[in-house]
Amino acid sequence: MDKRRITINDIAAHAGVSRSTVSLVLQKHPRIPEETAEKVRQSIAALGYTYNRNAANLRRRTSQAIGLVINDIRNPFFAQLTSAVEERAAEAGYMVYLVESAEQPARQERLLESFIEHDVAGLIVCAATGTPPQAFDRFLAAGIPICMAVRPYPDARLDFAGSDNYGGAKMATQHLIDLGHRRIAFLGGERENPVRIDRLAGYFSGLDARGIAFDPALVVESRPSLTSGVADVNAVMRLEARPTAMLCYNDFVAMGVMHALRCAGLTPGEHMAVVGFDGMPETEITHPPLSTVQLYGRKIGSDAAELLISRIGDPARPPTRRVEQATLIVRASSGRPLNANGE
Amino acid sequence: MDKRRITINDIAAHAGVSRSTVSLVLQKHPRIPEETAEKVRQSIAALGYTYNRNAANLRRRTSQAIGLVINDIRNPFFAQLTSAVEERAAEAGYMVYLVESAEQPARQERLLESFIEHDVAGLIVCAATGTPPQAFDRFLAAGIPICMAVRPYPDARLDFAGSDNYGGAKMATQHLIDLGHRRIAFLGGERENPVRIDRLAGYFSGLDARGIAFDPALVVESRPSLTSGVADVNAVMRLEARPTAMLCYNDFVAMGVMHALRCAGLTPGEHMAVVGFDGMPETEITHPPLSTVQLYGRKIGSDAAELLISRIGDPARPPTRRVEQATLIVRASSGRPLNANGE
DNA sequence: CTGAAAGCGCTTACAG
DNA sequence: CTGAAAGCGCTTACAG
Repeated sequence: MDKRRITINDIAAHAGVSRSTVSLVLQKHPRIPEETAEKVRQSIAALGYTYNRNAANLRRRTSQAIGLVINDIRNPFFAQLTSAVEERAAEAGYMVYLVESAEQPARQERLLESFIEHDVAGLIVCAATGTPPQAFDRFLAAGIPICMAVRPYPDARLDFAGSDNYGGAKMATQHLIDLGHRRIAFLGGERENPVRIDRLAGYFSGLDARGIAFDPALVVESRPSLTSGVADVNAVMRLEARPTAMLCYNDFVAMGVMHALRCAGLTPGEHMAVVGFDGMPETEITHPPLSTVQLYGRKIGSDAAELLISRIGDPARPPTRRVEQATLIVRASSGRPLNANGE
Repeated sequence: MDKRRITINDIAAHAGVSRSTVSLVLQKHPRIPEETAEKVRQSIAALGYTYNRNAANLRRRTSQAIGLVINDIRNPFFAQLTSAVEERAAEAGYMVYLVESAEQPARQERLLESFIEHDVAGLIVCAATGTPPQAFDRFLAAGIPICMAVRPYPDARLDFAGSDNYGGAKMATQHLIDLGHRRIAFLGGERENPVRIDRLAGYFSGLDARGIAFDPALVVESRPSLTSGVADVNAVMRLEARPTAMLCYNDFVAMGVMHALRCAGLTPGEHMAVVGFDGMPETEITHPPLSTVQLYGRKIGSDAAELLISRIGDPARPPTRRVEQATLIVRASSGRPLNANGE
């Protein structure tokens, strides 16, 4: 088991050339005559040699690994982003270290430290809610490029790739208003989450543009999980003046909300309009199908990977922000209010 | 940007000690007096030094990285597994390289090669369907430990962590039979997928144990996606003798199946019993809630990580198989057949 | 075109 | 207890 690894020295000896020559063959250097190269390649095959990229990286002072920090890989949106990052990175010859912050800044801090130790070429980070300012100063000081993704982060020196959460929420809100709704709740998400802050701002703006007063009782916070929808619905159905529509922080919350409505004997899309956020594939086949603000996780992932790779190649490039439009997908869950036309 | 990295040489110079001493302090070697150690630690803080683990690994001929190969991170089951692997690995001081095979053996092959180049300490692999025998011989020859996960793979030299797919499918089948069903379809999944083969075997065995003849017309293959359920349902509803129950390859298929049934005017759990597989969280809040065979992705992930880490420590340990029991969760989607009691 | 030599940032016997 | 030296597997000027 503990056999010595085959190195270029072994190849050199076997092929009867020097170490340098082997190295140049590996790099497909044009100066090496085909005959020599072929001899070397045969030795490589014969001995079962594999290149040690870490050793090369150490010598070259480069790295072929990038780090990706997300909160929760089980969220399909982040899963899509991860998948796209991995794909683009592989195309460019990078491997990706995946790491979950679980929304804990202290844990994220440790993970960042270990990325430096492992000498990553760059980082894509969806910052945990509560990440302190200057959290990335060490990387900037060390010249390690960072691209922030998904979660807006107030540091103008950093590249960013994300979605137009504000515009998406505003669109969804106006859609509900145009349907005749006047009391529209905003359910779910945690208060300090910058993504929620943007969506909430879009919601406010959507109400405002149509001259509808904002009622704080209609905004409920919670952890954005499938099961939190129940509590969110209850909070808002207890009100004197109930809402007739619910804009949800994300699709998880919306699916939980639809379930809770049914448990209360209400049919989503009929007794209550429901709109989600993210565009998870499942929304297409819920009962009824869920209206949602479609985001593009894969696109954001590949945006982020591109920005990072381009910055690794050109550290002096000015910071870039890439914000993908959102699309409102209207399905059966968002119908007209009952009292508007007796539907 | 291109500043020289701070190294132990810088620390040594700053603290007025030798490189060796710094290295020993970093390793918390007991021989170093507290006074010296403190001086070194202060220099580390003052200069903003970060350990270069790659350099240390090269010298020590070890590695603190493990590779994880999965098919599709967007499948919640694999997302859970990944999350658990990452967590256990971090506890043991390893970083994880995540990579997707997209169910393509050739792509998987390239990824494996690049894991060797990046000098991983070990590998956890959910083998792509169609992975050839001996695909991992190079790793064994190089002494790089591998733990197979989820997908059974016929190589007795390798550790394995997975689920009891056979037992789970048998249990689900018998549950449907006990409810009074006699014509039970098995929908979805691709033919060569070893997980499907096990589940199908459990289905056969469940039928057989109750003396029910197997009808090949009731077994339909497809890519296991949300949308494939529609075609699966159609294939089987065209039959002269329709099924009264559907055991699905996984929850994605089952959710698609429920949607397709509704589109055809049938209510899942009433006109047709439906059972899924995997136990995705969403199954709890579908309408109706979906009966499913609960698997434990996190547990399998941590099993795999444990097996791998233990083998890295003891390469001679005999191969171990860890097979987690499955649990049948009965919900409203699996009711009695209509003709049995007019429900 | 090819080889000898220095060096990436670390560790680890080995002297002193 | 501390330092000088060799070496992990590679790359890259620099001679020849």
